Amino acid sequence: MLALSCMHRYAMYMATAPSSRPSFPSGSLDLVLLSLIARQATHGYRLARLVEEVSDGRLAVEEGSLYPSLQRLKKRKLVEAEWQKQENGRDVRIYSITPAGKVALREGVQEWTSVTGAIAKFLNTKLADKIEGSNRVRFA
Amino acid sequence: MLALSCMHRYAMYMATAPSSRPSFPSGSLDLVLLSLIARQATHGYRLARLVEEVSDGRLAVEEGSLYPSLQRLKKRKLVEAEWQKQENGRDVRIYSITPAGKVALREGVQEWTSVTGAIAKFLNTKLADKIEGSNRVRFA
DNA sequence: CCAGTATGCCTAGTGTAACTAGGTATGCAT
DNA sequence: ATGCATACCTAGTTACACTAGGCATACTGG
Repeated sequence: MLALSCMHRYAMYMATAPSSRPSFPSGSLDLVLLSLIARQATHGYRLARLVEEVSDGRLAVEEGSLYPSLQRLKKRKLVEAEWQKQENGRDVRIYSITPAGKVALREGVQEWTSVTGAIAKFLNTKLADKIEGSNRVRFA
Repeated sequence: MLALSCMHRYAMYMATAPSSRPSFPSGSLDLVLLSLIARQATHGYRLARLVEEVSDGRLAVEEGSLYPSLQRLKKRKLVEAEWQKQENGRDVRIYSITPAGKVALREGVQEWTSVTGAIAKFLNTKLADKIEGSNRVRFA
């Protein structure tokens, strides 16, 4: 097992007591993994470790999410997979980014940034007052 | 209909040609709606309009997402719903936030900010070099 | 007056993605 | 040799944003 039991969905955090670490908003995992692979070709298990390290333990990928995600990236030709023998003799599957993957990464990051930026605008209470004030007349 | 046909999933944007506006990352819609309701009690259709206005058209909620989301919030006692007659004579369902909703909103925003912040760390290419450099030895 | 459009609420069904909960196998340390 | 970390995988579950409708009322133009 990779991580502790890991309740997901922000809605759940909103509804019940949170337990352990949150997970990825749907759709972001592929992008995060692709960005890690873009930095350095590596294997699945190591990617899971990197996610935890880089996020300072704030994020965790379950293996049941990890490998399907890598398969999606491979199917979409954004990464290539190749079996390689490690120094210790173990066979691992190394994923490396393709040219198409680099393009997709750039576009995906831009898209993600735009959307989360827009969402942040809603969640920013500073802006809330401003909007409420200026729009009050227009409310039904 | 609320909006144009609206392909979703960032993965789709990564895989195929994007068409029209993206939608909410799974799990964020409840939070956004709750934040809007917290500003001002209002009705569903108006919330959909606000989402488009506040996001400058970058986001759109389909009605098939909107009303189920409001039902979830209501079921979780984060909002209350009440039928009211408008000036024009139409009956609309006004949603207002509950005390529990305010708490959940605060927690949810914090959680969302933390997670998207962590994800941004991965997608930030500036940091990429730093991490790759310092971890190079540790790579298998 | 009547048609069309905007407003307003709703549900059933679909697809996808992150999960749970397993299984399998190897290398290494005790 | 026994356990633990490493390493990969899949089947099934669940949640949610969507498509694609339905239904009803107010307003506006011809």
